[in-house]
Amino acid sequence: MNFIFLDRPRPLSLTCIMGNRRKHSTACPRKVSEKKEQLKAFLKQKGFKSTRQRDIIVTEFLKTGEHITAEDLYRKINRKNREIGFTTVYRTLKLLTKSGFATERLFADNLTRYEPLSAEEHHDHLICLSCGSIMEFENLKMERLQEKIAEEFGFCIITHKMEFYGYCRECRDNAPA
Amino acid sequence: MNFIFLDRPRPLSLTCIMGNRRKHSTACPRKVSEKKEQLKAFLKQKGFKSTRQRDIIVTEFLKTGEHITAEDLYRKINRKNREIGFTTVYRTLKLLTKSGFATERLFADNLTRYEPLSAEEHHDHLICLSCGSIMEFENLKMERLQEKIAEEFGFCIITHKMEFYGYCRECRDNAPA
DNA sequence: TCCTAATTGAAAATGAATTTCATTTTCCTT
DNA sequence: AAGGAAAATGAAATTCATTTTCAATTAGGA
Ligand SMILES: [Mn+2]
Ligand SMILES: [Mn+2]
Ligand SMILES: [Zn+2]
Ligand SMILES: [Zn+2]
Repeated sequence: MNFIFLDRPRPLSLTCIMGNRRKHSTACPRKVSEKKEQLKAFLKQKGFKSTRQRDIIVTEFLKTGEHITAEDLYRKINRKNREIGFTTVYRTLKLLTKSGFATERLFADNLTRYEPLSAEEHHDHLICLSCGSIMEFENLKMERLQEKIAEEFGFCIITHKMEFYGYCRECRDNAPA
Repeated sequence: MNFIFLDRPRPLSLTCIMGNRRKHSTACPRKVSEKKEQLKAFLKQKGFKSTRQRDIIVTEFLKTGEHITAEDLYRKINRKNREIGFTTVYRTLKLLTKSGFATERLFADNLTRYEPLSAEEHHDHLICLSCGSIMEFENLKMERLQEKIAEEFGFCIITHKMEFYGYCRECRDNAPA
C-alpha cells in the first residue's frame, strides 16, 4: 500500500491580501543582499559553510525570481561559471528549501521548480497552458472557505495546493475549442 | 526553458453539491456492470478489442473504487491472476483515462493514482499526512470564487487542482506539534 | 477458418531526482 | 600561519516510477 506523505510540511501563514496580484520579487538588489545576509547567518548558525558556489547559485536564483527548475538554473549559471556542477545547484536549492528561503513547487508537468520565498509568504498559482506563464495570487476569502470545508471533516489543514490551469489574457483567443 | 503543459485537459463540469462529502463509489455492483457495458460499447466503437485481461483489470479497478496506483492495482490482481502483466494494467488505466472512465491524480507523494470517475464529475481532496486517508469534497461556492479570481487576471480556467494536506479527525490528536 | 490489426507482457529505455565517493575547500583551533 | 576535522563539491552511478519496444499471441470481422 502506498501512502501519501510529505516530509514535515511547513504550516501556512498568510499575508492576507485579498484577491491581489502578487508583485514579483524581481531581483530588487536591496532585498537580494538582505536575503543573502540572512542565509549567511543561517549557515553560520548551523555550522554549514559559505562557499563561492553557494554565493553564485543563490545570487542567480534570487535574481531570476520565479519558478525555476534546478536544471534551468544550472544552465543559466553554467553559461558564466562552467565549473559549477548541476549537483551543487540541486543541493543548494534543496538547502534553501529546507531552511525556508525557497519553496518547491510541483505543477502539472511534474517538474520540480523552486521559487524564492520567505517562510511567511503563501500564494497560489494560475498557469497558462499555452504560453506557460505563471501568475500568482492570494485570497483571504478563499483561505477562509478552505478552513470551513476542512472543519466539516474535522480535518486540520497544514498546507494546501491550489492551481488553476487554463489560458491567460494573451492566449485565450487562440485557445483550442 | 521548461514550460508547463497538460495534454488536452478535459474542462471541468460540476455536479455542484455544496460542501458535501462525496459518496465513495464503493463497488455498487449495479454501477460496476453499467460502467463495464459502457466501456465495451466504447471499445467496439473505436475498433478496440475486449479482452479477458481488460475485463479483469477493469472489474478489479471499479470494485476497488478510489485512488489506486497502477502498481497497487497490479499487485491486487496478481494475487489471483498471475499471468496478467503490470504493463497491461498500466495501459488499461491509461486507456480508461483517455476514454473518460477514470481520472489520473498526482498528489504530493508524486505517484500517479487512478480513480473511476465519469467525465462529468469533479471533486477535490483532503489528504491525511498521518494515515494517508483521502477524503473528497465538492463546493460550489469555492468554484465560483475561483472563477472570480481568475476573471481578475483575464484568465480562462480549464481545470484546477485543489488539495488540502493535514490531519484527519482520527489523526489530529497525535499530529506532530 | 483466415487474416489483419490490436493486444499482451517481458524486458529495455527513459528521465528526473537523488546518492555515492573520492577530492577539495572552509574555517575553527592551535 | 599551519593543521585538522567536518562540510562541500562534482562527476558518475543509482534509483524508481513511468513509458516504450518488440516479438509472440489473440480477438473478431470477412
Ligand atoms: Mn509562486
Ligand atoms: Mn477522488
Ligand atoms: Zn498564456
Ligand atoms: Zn489520518
